[in-house]
This record gives sequence, C-alpha cells and structure tokens, in this order.
Amino acid sequence: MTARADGVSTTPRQYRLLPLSAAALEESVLAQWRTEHLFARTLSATEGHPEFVFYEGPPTANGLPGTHHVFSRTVKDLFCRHRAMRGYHVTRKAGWDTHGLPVEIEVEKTLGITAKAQIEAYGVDRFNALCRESVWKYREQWERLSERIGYWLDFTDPYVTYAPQYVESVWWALATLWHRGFLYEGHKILPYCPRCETALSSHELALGYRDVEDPSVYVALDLLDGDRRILVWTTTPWTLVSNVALAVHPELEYVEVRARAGNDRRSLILAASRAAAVLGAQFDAQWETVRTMRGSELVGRRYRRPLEWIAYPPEMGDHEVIVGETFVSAEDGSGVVHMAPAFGADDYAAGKRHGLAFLQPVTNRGAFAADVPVVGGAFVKDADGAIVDHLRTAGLLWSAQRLTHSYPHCWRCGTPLLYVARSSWFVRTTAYRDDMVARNAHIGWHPPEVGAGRFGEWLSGNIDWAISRDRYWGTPLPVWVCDADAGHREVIGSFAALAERLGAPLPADFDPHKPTVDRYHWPCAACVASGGPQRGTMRRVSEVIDTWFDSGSMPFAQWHYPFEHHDLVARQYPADFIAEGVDQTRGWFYSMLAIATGLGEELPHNAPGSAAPYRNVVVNDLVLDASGQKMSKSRGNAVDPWRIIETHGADATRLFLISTSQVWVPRRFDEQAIQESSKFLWRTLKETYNGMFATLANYGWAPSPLDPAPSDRPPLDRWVLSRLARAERDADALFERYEPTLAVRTVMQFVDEDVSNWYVRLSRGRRYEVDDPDSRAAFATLHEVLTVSTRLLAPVAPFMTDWLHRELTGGSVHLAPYVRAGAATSVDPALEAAMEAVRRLATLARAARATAKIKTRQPLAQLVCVVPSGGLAPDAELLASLAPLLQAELNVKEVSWVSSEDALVTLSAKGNFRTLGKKFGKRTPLAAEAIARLTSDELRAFERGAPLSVTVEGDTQLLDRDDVKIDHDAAGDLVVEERDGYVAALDPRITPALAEEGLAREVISAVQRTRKEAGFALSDRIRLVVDADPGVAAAVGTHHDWIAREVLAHEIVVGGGPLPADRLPGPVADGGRTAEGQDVGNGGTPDRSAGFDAVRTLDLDGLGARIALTRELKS
RNA sequence: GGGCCUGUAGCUCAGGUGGUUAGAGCGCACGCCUGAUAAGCGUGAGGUCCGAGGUUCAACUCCUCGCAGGCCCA
Repeated sequence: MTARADGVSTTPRQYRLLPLSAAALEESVLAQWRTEHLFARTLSATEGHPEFVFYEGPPTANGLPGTHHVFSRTVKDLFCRHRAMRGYHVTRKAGWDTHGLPVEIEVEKTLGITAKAQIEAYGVDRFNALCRESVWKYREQWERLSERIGYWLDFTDPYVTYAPQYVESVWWALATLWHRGFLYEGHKILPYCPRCETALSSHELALGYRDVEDPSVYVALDLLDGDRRILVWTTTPWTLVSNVALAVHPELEYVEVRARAGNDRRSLILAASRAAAVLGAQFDAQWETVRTMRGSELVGRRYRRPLEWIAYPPEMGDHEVIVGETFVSAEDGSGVVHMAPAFGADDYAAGKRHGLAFLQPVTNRGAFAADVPVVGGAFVKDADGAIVDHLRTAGLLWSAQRLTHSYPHCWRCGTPLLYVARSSWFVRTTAYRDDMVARNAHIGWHPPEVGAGRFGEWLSGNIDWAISRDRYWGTPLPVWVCDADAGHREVIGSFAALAERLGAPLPADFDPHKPTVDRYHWPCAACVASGGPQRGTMRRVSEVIDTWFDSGSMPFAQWHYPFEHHDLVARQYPADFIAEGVDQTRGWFYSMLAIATGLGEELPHNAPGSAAPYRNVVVNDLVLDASGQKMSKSRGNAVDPWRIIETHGADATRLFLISTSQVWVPRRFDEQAIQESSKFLWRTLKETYNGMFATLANYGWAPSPLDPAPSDRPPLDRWVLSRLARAERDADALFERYEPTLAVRTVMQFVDEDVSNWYVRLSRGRRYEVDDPDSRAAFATLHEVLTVSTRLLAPVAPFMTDWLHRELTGGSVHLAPYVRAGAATSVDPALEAAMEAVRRLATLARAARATAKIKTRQPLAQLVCVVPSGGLAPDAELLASLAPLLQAELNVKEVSWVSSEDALVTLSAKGNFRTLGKKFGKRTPLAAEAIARLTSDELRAFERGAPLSVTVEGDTQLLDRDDVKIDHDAAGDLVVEERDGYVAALDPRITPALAEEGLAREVISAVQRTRKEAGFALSDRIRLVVDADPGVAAAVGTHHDWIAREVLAHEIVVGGGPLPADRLPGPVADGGRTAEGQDVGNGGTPDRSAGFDAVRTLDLDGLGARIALTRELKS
C-alpha cells in the first residue's frame, strides 16, 4: 500500500460499514488506541513543537467519579485534542490530590472512631498509613472511566501530592513565602469543628450550611449613668459569658422609651427602626418616647454585663463599654450588638480596634471550662438553656424565642461549628491582593463574568489564607520553633536544609509526614548566637496544611521544582489552559493564583501585575438532573456515568454535554437529549458515510490521480468544498477562542444541512458509475468532505471520527491536522451566495407546488425565478450554472431568470417601525398605516429608486428603503411565492405530454420500490411486464427506453389492459402464498407468484396498472 | 442575610443596541420525495418571552420590586 504524506491511501479498498452499536465501535477503537499507544504517538509526533500547556486539576480518588466529572473531563479533553491536532505539543500529566480531612474521615469511619484522641491512641503512624492507602481506593475506577470516555491523560507518571518530592516543593513554596514575609502565625476567629478539633477553611465552611433552630434572646442591660437600660440581641446566649462590650452604629438613630403604665420607670434604649418590631406594632400606645439620639451619643457609655461568672484579667483591656461600629445592622435584633471578641470575627476586630478585654472560657472540645459557674463542663450549645434561665432569674431577660436560620456545620461530621479565636498560620494574601487582582485581569475567563464577577469581586475582598490544620494526614507545616524562645523560628524549604540542621543525612526512605517528621529536632542556633544562658531545642509545630495549598502548588510541585526540571518548568509555566467546574472558583483557581502571586519571580515568566498561573480557564457549570435539581448522592438523583456511556456511547455523551448549551450554563441531564445528540452521529453522519460512501464507493472507487482537480469539478462539488473550508475555518477559530459549543454546532450544522441534506441528496445520481469524471468528482468530493468533517468533530467525538477517518484514509484522525494548509483561501463567497439563492428558490418553488397541489413527480414546463437586484445580487453566470440542480430538484423542464418581477406580482408594503420611529416618533403607527395604503405602482417606482414620501398630520418625511418592507403577491397565471426579494413562479399547466411523462415516472418509481422490496441487487437486470389502462400503457410505450434504462429492464412487455385473470398471480391453495389483491396500492407488498419474482398493483390518479418483475439470471 | 447566573414553544436551548409576524432541534399533525429507506424534504399547529409595577409613541429587551431554580459567600 502506498501512503501519501497526508495518510491517504491510493490503493483501492473496501470501505466497511459502521459497526452496529456505539459500544461496539468505541470498544474496538479503544483497543486499537491501546495497541498502537496512540496517545503517546500524538505526543511524539509533536515533539519539539511549541507547547500548549495544560494543567490537570487533581481529583481525590477516595470517591467514585460521577457524571459531572465526565463533563469537566470532556471540556479538558476537547481543547487538548484540538491544540494537538493544530500541531502543539500538549503534555497532559495526571495528578492525584491525596491529603486532607476527607481522607481522614473516611479512615475514621472504617476504624469506627470519631475523635482525635482515638487517633492518637490508635497511633498516628498507623492512621496515616491507612490514609495513604485509602486515597487509591477508586484509582482504577477513575483511570478506567477516563479511558472509556476518551479523556487522554498520562497516568503513567502522575503527580501525587503526598509524594516526598511533591511535599518538598510545597515546603519550598512555604519557606519562600516565609522569607518574603508572607507566612505568619496569627490569632484569628475561624470556623472550628469541636469534634474534629480543627479550624476549617472558608471552602470547607461553605459545604456545611444547614437550617437549624436557635434561641433568639433579648436582654436588657443596665447603663451605669441614670435609670436606663439598653436592649441587646443575640442568637448565641452562650457567648454572653464572654461579653466585654456592646456595639452600636454611630450613624443610626436610637430611641429611648418608657412604658406608659406599670411601676418600672426605667427607660429602654434600642434602634428607632426596630422599635415596632421588638416592642409591638402599637408600641406608641404603650410606650412614650423620651428622646431620640444618634448611636454616636451612646459610644463610650458604661453598662453592667449580663453574667459575671468569669473575672476580667487585670491589665487586659477595656470592658463593659459601648463602642461604635459600622457593621451593626438595623435589619434585625435591636441595633445593639453584644461583643465577645473570642467568638466572632467582627467582635474580634472590634476588640482589637478598641483595646477590649478577651474572655475565652471554652476548651478545644467546645465545652466550658470546668471552673465556670453554672455551665462548667457543658458543651457550649447545650448551655444556652441554663444561661437563659439564669438571665430570667436575674431579671435581665427581655424576651426569649426560637429562630430558624442557616448555621454552619462541619461538612463531614455534622457538628455545629463554633467561631472561635484560634492560633493559626496564615498566608498574608492581603499583602499582595492588588497584585492578584491585576494578574486576574490578564486571565482569559470563559465565561468572562466569572473572572470579573464572582472571582474578581471576591479577590478584592480577600482576607488572609488560614492554611494550618490541627490534623494528621497532610503536608506538615515545615516550621520549627525554639522551645525556649518562641521567637526563634525557622521554616525549612528543602530536605537538604533539614539534613543540614540535623547534621546527618536523611534516611533513604525519608517520609516527611507525621509522625516521623515530628521526631526531627535540633539545638536552637539563635539561642547560641544570642550568647545568653538558655539553650533551646528547635521542634516542629504540630500542624499540617490545607490540602488546597497542595493542589495550588501543582504548577511547580508536579515537576519537583526548583529541585529538578528547571527547563521543563520554564516551558510548562504558566498554563495556557485549565478547565474545572465553577465550584473551583475559590478552590483551585484561587489557590494557584494566591501561591503563584506570593512566590513572584521565584517562578519563571511570573512578572507582577500581569502573569497568572493560567492564561485561560474554561469554567463549566453543574450537571443537574432532568428536573433541574442538583445531582448528588444524598438526593439519590446522581446518574451513574458507566450506565450512560454503555447505553449511549462516550461520543454521544460528550457531544450532548458540549453541544446542548454553553458549557458555563447549568445543563439538565436528560437521557432523551443524549438520544438526540446520538442521532447526529448515528443517523446523519452514519447515513452519509454508510449509505452513500461505504456501499457505493465499494464498486471500485479509491482516491486517485484520475480524480478531477477540485477546480474542475461541478459547481455543486465546488460549493460543498467551499462550505467545508468555511466550517473548518470557523470551527478552528471558535476552538481557538474557547467557544466549544459554538465550534461544535458550526460543524454539526454543516454536516447536517450542507452535506447530508443538500450535497448528498443532489448528488444521488452521480454515484452509479465509477470511472467517469463526474462520478470520480462526486466520490472524491464526498471523501474529502467526510475526511475533513471527522477531523473537525474529532475533539468532541473522538471514537466514531477515528473509526471513520481510518476507514477513509488509513490513518488516525488524532494524528491528522485540524486545518488543512490553504483551507482559508478555498472559500468561494460568490458561489456560496449563488447556491444560497438556489436553495431559497427551491424552498419557494416547493411551496408553490404545494399551493398548486401538484406533486413533485409530475414534471412541469417552467419555473421563473427572480433574485434581488443591487449589491446583494448573486452572480448571474454562477446562478445559471446551478440552474440544472434547481431543474432536477423541482422537476421542471426549464428554469428561466427574469430581472424583474413586474409581470408576476403586485406589491404591497408594511412599515418598519424600528426606522420609522426615528422619523415619526409618536406618529409612527399612523405612518405605518399610510405606508400600508401605498399602491403597487408607487412601490414599484420606489424600488427602482424614485423618491417616496409619506405625510402624517402635516408632517412629510422622505422614506428610505429600510423604512418599508415590500410584499409581492402573484398577479398572473403562474403560481408565485416570494420572500425577501426572491421570487419563484411556477407554471402549473400540465400538457398531455407532461402528464404522460408523469405517469412514466410513476411507473419507474413503482418498479424501483418493488425491486428493492423484493431484495434485488442494484445491478440486477429484470424483465418487466406492465398491464394497465390505455393511458398508462401509452405512457410506458412513449417512454419505453427511459423506463428500461432507469429500472435496468432488458425487456418491457406492455399489455393492453388490466392483466387477464389467467395471468394474474392468483391464490395458490396449497402454497399458502399471499392472495391476489392484497397488494393493492402503491404501498402494497410485492407478491411472488405465477412465475414472477414480484408483482404490484398501482392506482395512478384513478388509472389502474399492474406491474410484474422477473429477475434475469446473469449468464 | 449578601453577590452572581438562569427563567423564551410540550421538551432541550438560541436570540434580541427597545420596533412589523420572537427562532432552531426534538416531539406532534399534514403533505412531499425516494435504491441514503427502521432514512430524507417541506408545511402547519404550538408562546401572557417567570410575575407585578415603572420609563417610552413602542418593552420579551431598559429600570424597580418580587417569584422559582441553581451556584458562591456569610
């Protein structure tokens, strides 16, 4: 076999029919990819070419992959395949996210334990060993599913976040941040799970909001100046134990009221706007307003705290004072907020600002310390009741109700979270927030609103990243602190540095995880250097880090940078493209940007203000179920991806996910809709290939130098090649712009409308010969169209396209170029415009036939056509060259072109409100009425360029062409259809000769159908007997040669009337054959009897006929 | 509680700098064509463009307020 450079075989070959099912085809293609190592070959084929850098966001393999993973993996695969076909070298390194609380919880479940103390008792080393295994639980499932859906990823050398080299790179990043002043230990309010005994990140927090019922309590506290009380609201009574201050909004209006009745003469202060809500709608009747004041007047006043259970440490700040804070809201509560700086972010910040005291009587397990009165030892949330009772007894309780609101819970264990002040390690992202914002502006977000909106706005409100976790299975925070002076600290950025501190090499199998790493310590050098007497030991802090820091480090850590692969990272940083779900916005998308920005020029090509770790990001939205609900295991509406793929095929599933709507819009997952996507592949594409190519080309055509050059082919071929070039150009540009949906739709539309529904249909008759130039042109054209179309579709449907491409060319589609050289120049706009005119005229002419109630099989004498004049007019010569197509399509003897429709139509007009509105304003409807009254002649003159004006209420305005839309209605004998200046006028008169030809054509049609239903081969010759009414018989006689040629009849015997009874294929008593007469009508089943192979009775508009066929044996 | 996205035909989705008669595919009905035939083509029916106000000669489109679904955040 001779193979040309583009993989096209020139040796004649059999083109196979497509396999019967998607599953069969895809499995066979997969097997071929495996044996050929095709993915590796696509990489070696582009070795040394420019890089297209793709980063794989690492999944955690301790959960099963779901349908939404198929979605994002399809998006990733699409662009990688497209760029690879464009000639880029596309590295696709797999990765696994292996650390973190989810992993620990899974292991806790299998061990049946729930608390950190139990982990310690079990042994951290054994526990972590189980974690290390657990993360591979579903690895095979992930790899198998990825392969099955055609997601090409190099699983042979994945990055693994627990691997020592990976951890070392993360250490390097942390040490670098430390040296740049961006890593610090701080004391902040963080959401904290008292069961897991660790702080959670904001990301984890978001997973666990739930509606719960909590107390809603108002307490009235005495002010120290005068006989006044102030009303305070809280939903967390347990925090009142730690109250140190009250906050009011300085700008807000407050009101002091006194009860009109009763003995209590003390007044009460609260926000004016909340008085009705808190005191009752008719509070004016019961309360008199003493005075109103701004919040600022209250600032600085003293009050008595509600619970005096724990003492304020001396010298530790102010307490029992009212402060002004703008975060105070008058939306709910009393407009007075109770401050417990240990248990609220706002409180903590206010405490810092105002130098307030700090009371923290709660343990790590979320219980009050044993020495607290009344509630000592109780879990804080359980202490609310006792506290409320106590307040009531003390006469401080104003009201106590219940309130349902959403409150965060631990997303893994369901424990209500507490906001508590914790010591934690932070990345000072706020220090370079502006740089992150600037870099973000250079990222190509698809869609843009995620980058500018959700992500951008969030970035500008960025807070420092709490990265430490008081857990076990994670990258250990590489901070060593002196046990004699906590100010002596070192952050270790490499294993070599660790060995250097230890003064001894690390073991060959060094594992940086807990608990091993915690055993490494060394004498504090700072103590020695200070010259003092103390000699401390450097010991590692106990924390591990947020697993998002791991995954955000992958751009360099996947290559063990900076310890190895400098050149590689210089080529592979930053990424050209990443893609993940929208839920990663504040996850991976953020962690990569935050880390890369913090590392600055320690990374290559990472200039401040412009460089981001990824140049383009495609964000896909969720997959919802058929009723629009989020898919989740807990709802029980999750769809098993395996079942979908086995049922519909990976190609159809991928095509559905990409083509049904833009990937960044949530899509409903409806199996019915997958079925529709499947139809495109398994009907349109299959029929185009199977029906017209695989069957007919097998009579001997193969690509050959004998095929006419494209420029020598008929206009129809040149037209479809032009459309092909346009689709190629457009799809490529859309993929280049990260518009997968539009790209795929462009190609689908081309294949469906231009190829299947026009080119193939009109080319029907050209395929029964093999060697004449016209047939060669037809086969060569369709071959080219199919070959290139499979390439254009290969990124989205990699299986069927590869099968077809191999069949057509002998080579894999995935090694083929996405765009042929010179394709952009082979678009022929003039030819396309002419064909567009022809297609519009065909539609109009068909409508005219329907109006005249004349079926297409009846030939008519002529079709008169008009196309719009002026700049948009199609080229007359091209139109003439396409006229035969129109003639055949509409079954008319002649197509003629006239420049004017004057004789064919009368004109009427409607106003165009859009443009008239500018001229007539309020009088637009009247102007439109005036336009509707214009005569045909006036309009015709206007069409020729004469000025036309309309007067409305004395206002005369000259009209432009855009101001009126002119309709054309039939005026003569012809049946006329018009639209947008295109006119098709059909001559409906049927002469006797035309009627006779119509009958002949009916006979041909009937014979062909009979041949087919009787199972004759295309090339079988027949003997035909026709007995019919004289009219039909005459028609058969007149058109004897034509009929014989069309139906491959050696001989036609024409009878003079209906078949005599003795020649009718009658019922055969003992043969059980179909009785005569059952095959009446055009839809009848052909009968085999009386020596004929098939017989059919026809009713041609009242004329009877009977045809009988005998297949002639080949001699 | 805040931010963002979505709401258009029975279904899945386009679209519209405010303007006549709001589109496509599928489904449905009818017709046509037919050696691509368990296909193909055409025509038609089907819409309070989520609701209510407002701006305007004119609102599906712009503004405000809601409703429903989703996401993100608190």
